[in-house]
Amino acid sequence: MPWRVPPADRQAGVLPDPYAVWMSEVMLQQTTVAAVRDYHRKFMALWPDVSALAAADDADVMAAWAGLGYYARARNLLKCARAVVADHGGIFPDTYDKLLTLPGIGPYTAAAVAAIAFDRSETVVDGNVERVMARLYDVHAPLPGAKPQLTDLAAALTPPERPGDYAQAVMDLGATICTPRNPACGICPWRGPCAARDAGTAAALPKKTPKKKTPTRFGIAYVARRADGAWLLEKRPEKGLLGGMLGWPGSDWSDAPAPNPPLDADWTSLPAEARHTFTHFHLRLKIEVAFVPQDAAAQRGQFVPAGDFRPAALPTAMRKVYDLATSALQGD
DNA sequence: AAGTCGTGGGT
DNA sequence: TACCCAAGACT
Repeated sequence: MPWRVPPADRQAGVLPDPYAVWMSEVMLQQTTVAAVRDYHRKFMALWPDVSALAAADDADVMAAWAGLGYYARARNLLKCARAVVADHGGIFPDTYDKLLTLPGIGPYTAAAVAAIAFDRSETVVDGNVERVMARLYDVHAPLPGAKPQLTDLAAALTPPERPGDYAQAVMDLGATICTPRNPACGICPWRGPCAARDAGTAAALPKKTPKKKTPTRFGIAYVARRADGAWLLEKRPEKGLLGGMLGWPGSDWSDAPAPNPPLDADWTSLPAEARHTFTHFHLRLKIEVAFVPQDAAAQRGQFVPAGDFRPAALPTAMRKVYDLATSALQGD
């Protein structure tokens, strides 16, 4: 990870930029390192420090975050940067308790920033640590109920020396050796004390309460293109699914969506539909397309000139609609 | 305090 | 295909 300071340098007293650490930890929430790497690089280039980010336009930040998911993180990223500038003189607070008060920073991220950026002895508890503790102590109680117990075990094990290295090491252990499937117990530095390895239960831990299957919702998306090439788009409400992101005007998403075109036009249904899976439901979007005259008046949304429109600024579900619509409009 | 909130990769 | 999973936070 390019934002990480190697252990040798850390032992020599070099600590990473708290802003870069905070940025990485927010991006890494429920997100893989592989997916984060390019976004972290892009954000650090666009906004090199917290003051620059605090001064950024909301729309630019949301567009830059497009594709990474969990868009509340981007909204809170901006809120947090502005709070650091307004309430902390542009300097990141260096304690768990103060970090915890900031938007988008919860127990994990507060502990991670305090430990990694400030070498404070705080206990990070992410999915990796939960798994490592469940195995090390052979805990069979299922998550998420077992989280408090696993947190206590992790806290009791946290050493006072090199807190930042330790925090990252436990997570690295979970990410590379104590993996969800096929844990590499044979090369694990903790194979000696590991109770689950001794009991032969490592691969079956941690247990999790079963989740119900994801339902399917349906909807209609309207892609209108004006004579000058402009696209009719709409900024979604700040709260809720894809909050604050750009999208196509559409129907509700439900079992039986009600048609809701943003303007009167000669709509044509596309044969293909956009399919996308969110965390808790599948979505199947029918697509209606129309060419409209230059003086068309939209009841919802606003026309974005072709030169200003970047499909990469759309969340993935909306980009899938765009891809299908353009291939149809251009006849390939 | 259970539900909500994305996406891409692995199996 | 259909699930699982990822350095969680917010309501």
